[in-house]
Amino acid sequence: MVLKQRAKVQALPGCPMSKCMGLLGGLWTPELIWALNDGARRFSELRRDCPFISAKVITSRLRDLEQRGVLSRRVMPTSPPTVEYDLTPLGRELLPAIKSIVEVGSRLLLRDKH
Amino acid sequence: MVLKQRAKVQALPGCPMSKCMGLLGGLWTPELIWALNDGARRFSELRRDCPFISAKVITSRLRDLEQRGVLSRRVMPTSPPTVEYDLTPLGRELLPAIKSIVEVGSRLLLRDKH
DNA sequence: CGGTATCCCCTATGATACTG
DNA sequence: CAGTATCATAGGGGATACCG
Repeated sequence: MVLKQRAKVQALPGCPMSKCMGLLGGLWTPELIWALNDGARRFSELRRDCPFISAKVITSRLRDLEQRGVLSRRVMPTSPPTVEYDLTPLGRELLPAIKSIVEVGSRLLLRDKH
Repeated sequence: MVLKQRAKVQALPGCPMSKCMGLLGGLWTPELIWALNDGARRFSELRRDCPFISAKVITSRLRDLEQRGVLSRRVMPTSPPTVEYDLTPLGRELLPAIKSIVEVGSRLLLRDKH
């Protein structure tokens, strides 16, 4: 029998949706990116903006997004330490899609009420 | 690139993004909805359109989306059986957001090449 | 044709506690 | 302030076989 080498979920190369969803992967990722809509934020600010996301997950997503080139991380040599996260141009390209998601969500919520 | 598994979205009632992402939940869900963009499709057509999604997952997502009111399932009394899936008005509301995702993805792919 | 049934892995997320 | 470490878990997803 063949050892099951579990195939990882691969994005189809050249598939637009995979390309974008790869960046938005993770349950809270869009929320985090959205929180950077108005400019750079510090870690504690993000925690306050997204109190429903645990610190661990925030860190994890931020690291991931940093590596994918979606956002940048700047450590300032202060005491206590200050760290700022900001969207890169690539990250900013994702905003229209996220905005669309928020807008649709809003309309759906309105519909629910009526 | 490895796509992330998406965790289940249920938290935060009343939050637009959760509302929308709840419907788009599931790694392959947007692809499926997108496949219904041009009208009703049969199960086997969806399988052909999305050969990278296993039958199990297609079924699972379709059932889920049906229950959430995103799409409808129509069984025709033929032999062999014929089943048609189609977007509901609610499902059609999601298309702009998905379109946005596709568009961003396309632009990102173009960028990669240059 | 349009699915189920099984089995099993994997990863994202949570909760809690701790640190330079 | 800005994280790590550790332990635990649900459920998504893959592969394969089988069914009315």
